[in-house]
Amino acid sequence: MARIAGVSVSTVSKALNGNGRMAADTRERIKSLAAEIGFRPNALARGLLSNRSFTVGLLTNDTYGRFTLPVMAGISEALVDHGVSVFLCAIEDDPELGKVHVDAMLDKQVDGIIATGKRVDRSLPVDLAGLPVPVVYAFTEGEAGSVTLTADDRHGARLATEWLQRIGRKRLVHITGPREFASAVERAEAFREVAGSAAPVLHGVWSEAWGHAAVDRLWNEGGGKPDGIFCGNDQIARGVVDALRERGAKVPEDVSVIGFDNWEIMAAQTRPPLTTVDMNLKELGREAGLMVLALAEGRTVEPGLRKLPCKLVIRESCGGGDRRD
Amino acid sequence: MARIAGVSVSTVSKALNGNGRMAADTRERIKSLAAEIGFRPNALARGLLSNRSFTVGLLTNDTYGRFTLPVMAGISEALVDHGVSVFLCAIEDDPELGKVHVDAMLDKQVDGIIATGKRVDRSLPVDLAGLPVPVVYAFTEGEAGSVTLTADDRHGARLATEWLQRIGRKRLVHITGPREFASAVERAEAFREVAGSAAPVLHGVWSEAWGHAAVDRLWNEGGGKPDGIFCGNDQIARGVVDALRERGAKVPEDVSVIGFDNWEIMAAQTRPPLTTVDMNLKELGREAGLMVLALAEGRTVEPGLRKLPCKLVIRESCGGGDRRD
DNA sequence: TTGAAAGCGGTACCAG
DNA sequence: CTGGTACCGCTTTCAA
Repeated sequence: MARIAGVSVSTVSKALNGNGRMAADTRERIKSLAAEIGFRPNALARGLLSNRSFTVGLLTNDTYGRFTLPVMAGISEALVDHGVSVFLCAIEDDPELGKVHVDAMLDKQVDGIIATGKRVDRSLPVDLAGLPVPVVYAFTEGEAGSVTLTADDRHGARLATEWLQRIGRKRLVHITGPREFASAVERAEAFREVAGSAAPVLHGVWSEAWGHAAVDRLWNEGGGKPDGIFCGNDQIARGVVDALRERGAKVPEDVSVIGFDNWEIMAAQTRPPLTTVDMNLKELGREAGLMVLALAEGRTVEPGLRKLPCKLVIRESCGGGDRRD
Repeated sequence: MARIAGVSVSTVSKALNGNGRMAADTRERIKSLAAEIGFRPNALARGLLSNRSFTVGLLTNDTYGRFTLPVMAGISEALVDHGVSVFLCAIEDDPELGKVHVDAMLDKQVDGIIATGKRVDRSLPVDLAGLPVPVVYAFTEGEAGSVTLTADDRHGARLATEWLQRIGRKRLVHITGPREFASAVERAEAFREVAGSAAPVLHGVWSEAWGHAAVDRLWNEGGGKPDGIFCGNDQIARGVVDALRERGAKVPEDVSVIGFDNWEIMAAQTRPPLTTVDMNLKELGREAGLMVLALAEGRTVEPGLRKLPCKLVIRESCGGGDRRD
């Protein structure tokens, strides 16, 4: 304790926290002394008093996923500036485990909880309603009246489709994931709003293989071939590009392809590199972090689902790269 | 507080913690009462006394990576059983940020720190030596005399190469990443120990494009074509498989290909799905978690670099799948 | 302007 | 076997 080094006892507290009034030089002396001996107040003790632990819990059921990771990074980044640390809790899809983790977080007096997942239309296998701390949902479904953040799928789809039109593509199709995914449905709807209600939408699974198969189907069934393909994710896009190349169709000369996710390692390594929609996940995480923080500090946050805009990342699979917006 | 509900004050503590001797029925009564009203002791207060926060910090500079995530999951999984929570700290490659996070963790009285990265031969941009808490390194370099865990690259490479031989491949080559990576070098050495010192090793970058280019080089330069290719990671393997197909060489009939990492989403989606080396990262994380825990509890752990064995995951890119070991 | 004292929510020791 | 009391490290109120 700095008391030994200094001359006083609790004055140190006031000095370091800039509280009560006191001689400026005393304060300075104590401050520099503290810095010198590297004094750091015990956050536990402090938390005991203030009932704030400067800690939030992060619950995720997405262990290997490309969604949660950027979201987590954003959260961590946003909160570290406020002296808040993040508890990482990987709960897989195990309700038991979820409960254990939530209890542990509660014991540790977290100021709030952020729940993240891999689908907006599924909730975590653990009930977070009625907890004594605020909860924010990011990329997973929360109970009615909760604060939820997600990417604006419609916006992303519109961005992609409009871009295809802008660079002169006329015959557009959309190849995407299962109808069971709300995001697949929303993207498809937005696609049709822009491309016309007759524009074909092919639902399948979220895989490269499906992208490949969809192209086969399109090319085999006769009829006008598309010159612009908007894919539901980067993996499908990759399958599409590969299939196109195998059939001798040139990308982007003959056909433009757009992906979704901007999953760097996939999008950038495809030949040619994919133009794709980026969901700003890190930003989403940052917002989520700031929101729990606000809630924890008693500020109020408007409940409901907030959709954050996407952005288009231009690479080479569309051509038209010179015509940036 | 349960005191109001019960009849006593500090007896509750003993009852709940199973400490000092007391009437069994009193204990039971208090316990059931506590369960009933959902009493949970405040971990902060408890930590203040015991000097243990039941918390460890996890430092990582790998935000999007496929290595850290499974490692993290393993850590979290191993520690939750011991009531220990994990602070997630994404520090990118920013020393400032690293210091901020480490200070925050120290303030919060973490019982220990786990550092993870993406390369065994690079250390995090923050100095963890001489900290007042134990540190364990996983998949990143620690200072001399530290406790470090990593995958056994040689073992993995041996596994792959021996498998190629076992299924009858004679002319083996190894296509891998840059010489600057210790793991690339170790794998290459192990490959040559098994395949013979004359077996060709091609160093490049860790990308699909390089895998592709390497095959072009091999097939263009004349001379005997390999019938077994061991790749330094799954991305290279994927490039190799694609290039092979474009040249009309059949995988696995004509050429067997093995990858490294078992990065599911890549390995399983390649056509054909990749046989590949799995580094048991989750297990590695689990071990790391258990080790800091041991250290935190005062048990001693033998310092030095511990290499965990790999395992071969058989899919279809090699053939010989019937001949499991 | 500074210091003494009371607690925050627990645990541990020791006298009843 | 149980309850009182001191104390963990810090903040805050209040008196000196």
